[in-house]
Amino acid sequence: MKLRDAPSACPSLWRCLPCPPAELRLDLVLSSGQSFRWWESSPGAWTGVLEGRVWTLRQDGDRLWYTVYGEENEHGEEEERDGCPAKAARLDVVETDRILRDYFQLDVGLSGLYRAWAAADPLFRKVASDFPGVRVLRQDPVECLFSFICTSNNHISRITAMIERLCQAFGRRLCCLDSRPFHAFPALSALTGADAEARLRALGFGYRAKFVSGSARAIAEGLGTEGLCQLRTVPYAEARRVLCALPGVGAKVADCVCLLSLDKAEAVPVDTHVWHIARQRYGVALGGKSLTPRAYQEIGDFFRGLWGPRAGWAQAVLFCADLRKGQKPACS
DNA sequence: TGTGAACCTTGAGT
DNA sequence: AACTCAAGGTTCA
Repeated sequence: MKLRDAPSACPSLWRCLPCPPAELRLDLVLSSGQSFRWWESSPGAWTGVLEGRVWTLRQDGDRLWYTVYGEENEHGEEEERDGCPAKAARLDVVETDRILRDYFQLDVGLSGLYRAWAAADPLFRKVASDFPGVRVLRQDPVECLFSFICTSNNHISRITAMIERLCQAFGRRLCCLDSRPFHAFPALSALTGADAEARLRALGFGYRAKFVSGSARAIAEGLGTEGLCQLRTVPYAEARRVLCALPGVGAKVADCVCLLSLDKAEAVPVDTHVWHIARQRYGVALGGKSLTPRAYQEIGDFFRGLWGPRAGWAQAVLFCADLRKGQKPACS
């Protein structure tokens, strides 16, 4: 199959949702380390896997366009006519609209939140004007958990490559676009095998191989995939406690999973960047020189006090800005 | 409670 | 061409 860049070539294969840039900036959100599975397949077009399907997304003014690729036959063939697939899988547009609205949490009004954070925090106001439309994704808990276990003491470029290899090795193959294969994120059961750790080590996961297979086992033998998803309905503190009991999951990874997949908008992941920002720019006074559990808690509490119940969302804006400091976004 | 070291690998910086 | 060092941390003394 061929990648699709833009609606103009085959308009019938695309749909759009109303969505102004102040509510969502696709480029900022999909490349700021919340999810590691999106790729800018051509300028302005983002291709990735969501809910077991391959999508290409594109923003054009106040519209968010999307197209979904069907699964290929066993030969990977697809008939074409005038450059368009002859029989593209009929989209269930109600379902795909819903998936996208849910993933981007489009029912949450972001511009109002920006106004409130800016009113409470001059530093936020200064940064946010250059980084509008940064919102928190609502990701699948399994994908989010295992992705962020891989982030510890690691670089984003390597994390992305590791997760790609994880999906290739353990995930279901979905389709091939311009001869590039796409795979679903593996199910929990795919990571519980006796040889999982060794395979992950061979894929360059290092010491995280044990954490990934260990957490997969622990969940499979404990709360299960359903139980993990049920953490969406329990209080933040409880979800955090459950997650921290898993191997390779400390306070920071637990907060990432809480914020990015379990609906805990108040969770503020404190990584080295946020710790630095808290001390240097907000002057948060802390006793020790290292990020102790107590300091971690205090920084989170400080930002929750400053930004309110969606502090994690505001943190995502600052984190995105910090990640891109030096390069101003082209405001198209 | 708090501190320090080890942990896999990679890529950017001397 | 080596070599050091940090990278969205966690675990164990």
